Amino acid sequence: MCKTDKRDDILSAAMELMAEQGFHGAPMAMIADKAGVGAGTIYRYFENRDVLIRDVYHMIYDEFVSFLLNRYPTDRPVRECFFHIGKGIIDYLIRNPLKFRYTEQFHNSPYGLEFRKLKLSNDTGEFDFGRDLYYKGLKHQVIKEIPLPIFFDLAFAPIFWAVRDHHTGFVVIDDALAEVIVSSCWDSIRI
Amino acid sequence: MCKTDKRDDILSAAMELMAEQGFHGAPMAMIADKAGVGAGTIYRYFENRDVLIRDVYHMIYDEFVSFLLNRYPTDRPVRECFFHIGKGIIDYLIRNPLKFRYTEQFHNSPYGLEFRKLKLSNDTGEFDFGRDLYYKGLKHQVIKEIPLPIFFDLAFAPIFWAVRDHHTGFVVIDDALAEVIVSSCWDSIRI
Amino acid sequence: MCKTDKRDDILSAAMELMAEQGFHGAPMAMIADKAGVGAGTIYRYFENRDVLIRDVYHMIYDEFVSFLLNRYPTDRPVRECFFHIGKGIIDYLIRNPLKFRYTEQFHNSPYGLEFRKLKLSNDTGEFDFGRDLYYKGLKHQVIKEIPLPIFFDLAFAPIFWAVRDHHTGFVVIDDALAEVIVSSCWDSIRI
Amino acid sequence: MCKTDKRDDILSAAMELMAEQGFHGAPMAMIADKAGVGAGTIYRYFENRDVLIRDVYHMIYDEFVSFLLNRYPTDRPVRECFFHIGKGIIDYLIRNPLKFRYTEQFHNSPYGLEFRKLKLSNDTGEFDFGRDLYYKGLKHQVIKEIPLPIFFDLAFAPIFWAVRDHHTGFVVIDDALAEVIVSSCWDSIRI
DNA sequence: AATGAATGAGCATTCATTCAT
DNA sequence: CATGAATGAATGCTCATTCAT
Repeated sequence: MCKTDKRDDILSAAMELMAEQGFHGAPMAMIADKAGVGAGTIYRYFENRDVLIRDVYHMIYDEFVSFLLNRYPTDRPVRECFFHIGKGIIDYLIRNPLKFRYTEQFHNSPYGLEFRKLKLSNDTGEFDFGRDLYYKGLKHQVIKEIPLPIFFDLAFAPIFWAVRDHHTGFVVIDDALAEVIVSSCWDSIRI
Repeated sequence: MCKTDKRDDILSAAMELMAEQGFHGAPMAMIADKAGVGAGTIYRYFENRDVLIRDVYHMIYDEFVSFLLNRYPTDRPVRECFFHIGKGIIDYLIRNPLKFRYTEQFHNSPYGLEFRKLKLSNDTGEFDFGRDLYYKGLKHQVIKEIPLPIFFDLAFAPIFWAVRDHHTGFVVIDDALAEVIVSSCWDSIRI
Repeated sequence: MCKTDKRDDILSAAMELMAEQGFHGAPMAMIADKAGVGAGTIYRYFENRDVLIRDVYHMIYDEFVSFLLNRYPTDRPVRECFFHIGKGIIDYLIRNPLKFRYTEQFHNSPYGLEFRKLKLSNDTGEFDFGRDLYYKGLKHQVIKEIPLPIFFDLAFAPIFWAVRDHHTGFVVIDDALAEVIVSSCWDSIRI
Repeated sequence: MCKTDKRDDILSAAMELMAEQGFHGAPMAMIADKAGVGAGTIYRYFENRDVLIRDVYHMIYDEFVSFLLNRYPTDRPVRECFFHIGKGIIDYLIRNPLKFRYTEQFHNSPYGLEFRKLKLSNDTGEFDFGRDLYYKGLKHQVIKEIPLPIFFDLAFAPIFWAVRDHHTGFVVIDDALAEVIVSSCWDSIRI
């Protein structure tokens, strides 16, 4: 009934359609239809298509991060923190295939590049588990001395690719395999 | 001036424009212009836009694989083979930013999904360095017992992400760092 | 705070926005905003956009005519009456650029055509300084024997064009120049 | 058959529709229809709608000026030159009602303002009958000492308004009346 | 074979108007 | 009475594809 309802309907419809059909395959009219609103209504909540696309991403991103930080074992050893995050990523993305597809597309588009640059330049001071793991790991001399972005790539790239393989049907990631994957990533960054 | 010349001109023009501007930013007319041919001519060599996009990918893919297999040390230990491939990937993709951008876009699009599914079902029997490393590694008990796709993800995902970071300007990958990256990937798959 | 207040607010807002941005550049929502009322409220006072546009014109027109007839020297010679009107037009339109712009736009649009046709057919019998000057002038044989509309064109067209040039910045009309212009118009109609 | 044909068809269709319905009442699709071409075709000849509108004006303007300068009696007295122009304007605009309506709309729009400013600043050195009359008239001391724009307004504004009245049906301008009108305009500018 | 002008379906966006509150 | 969120028809423009030359 409230404003937020309709906005959320639009965000969800956009996310699902764009995840399934790609950014190109989801015209505004189709999104409006799926959201059960008039085409013009979208523009009450989002200035234009680009803003909508970015806002869908931020919705997913916020939910994702908040899921990962839930019960984050800040005070435990880095290794344990890393396993929490790694397995959390797999867990979340396997249970949310559309959100996974959406973010993959987003990252690999002009929007994604812009987002990364923004993140790099604007250090907002918010808690960032990537940096947290990196700096703690360095301090306690449990991870290799490599640049932060490379740390990130080694630690998480295989996880995302593995989830993609899961959704494509190449493998089935169960708990055991998830453990192996995260553990292997750990092997690549630990000293 | 033979048929093949024109075909190659079109492939190159399409690759460059799409890498620079994205798939959306490269209309057929612009590609034709850059290739120095008429718009209609493209359709003599490629059934439609989708076919062109896929053929550009195959062109890049074939050249890439052939580069990697050049001087591939088949008879040497798996570790050495892996380093040859890993460092080859970094070397090639850093020297060919447009081809890298093109493939990244391709992989992250409906085309990429389709391509992967095709590869899964059609086992063409051609030599495949991924499978070669995997099966040899298993046979000699130097790599972990994990499914082939996961092996692939652990071995190569960080490398592609690192190259992306290089092109984005987040890090500079020199020979030393390349060595570290490939070595870390090896750490994640070796027993 | 009575009904009329709001109606006037809407008329003023519409006049200003349309004068500044053109008819096209002033959507109903913007007018409502500027008038400090809800978008729907406009439709309580004006059946639709066309009616609003016409009513704004009538508001300006009435005020304009009433200004011109203030101290109109009915009993003095035609020449004096003409100078009163001519200089009044210049005076009023130079001090009210927005109203000038609005009427110019109005006259030069389907609305203007319709308005003129209406005026032609509906002779309302109200006092009309144009007719007054014309018939008195004819009676006293001080103006040429020409059709009324042509009299009107000769007498006033240059004045309106000159005011436009003033607002565009092509000339600056001061009192002396105003005198020259009106005097020249008189030259064109007098015997 | 040649390129120009289609371009001209589009110009004519646009001119007629916009003259009859106003700029707003002539969508690109309607223009394309009337011109007997596809909607997209318009954009091969005109970058966008604004350019089309301006180009239609220039087409009319060039033809109009060329008509007026045909048999222009350069070597004869200013008065004779003025009568040639004045009567030419009436003649041309009465025989071309759509072109008249189009130019009236154009002049009274942002396009028209832009055009006037351009003309004022860019003195292209081309022959301009307005300036010719003005400077010759001043030199021979047959016209009043007034600014050029005011000269223009006095000389031509009534003519355009009269033509408008003719097309609206307020008066019928025959040769005799045309003579009277031009003669009266002359009265307003001559010494 | 090669061309490139022509096509028209498709899309993002705007805005006059309505109507539930 | 007043509101302003919602609507959806309308429009300018793009671009993959065709086809006459």
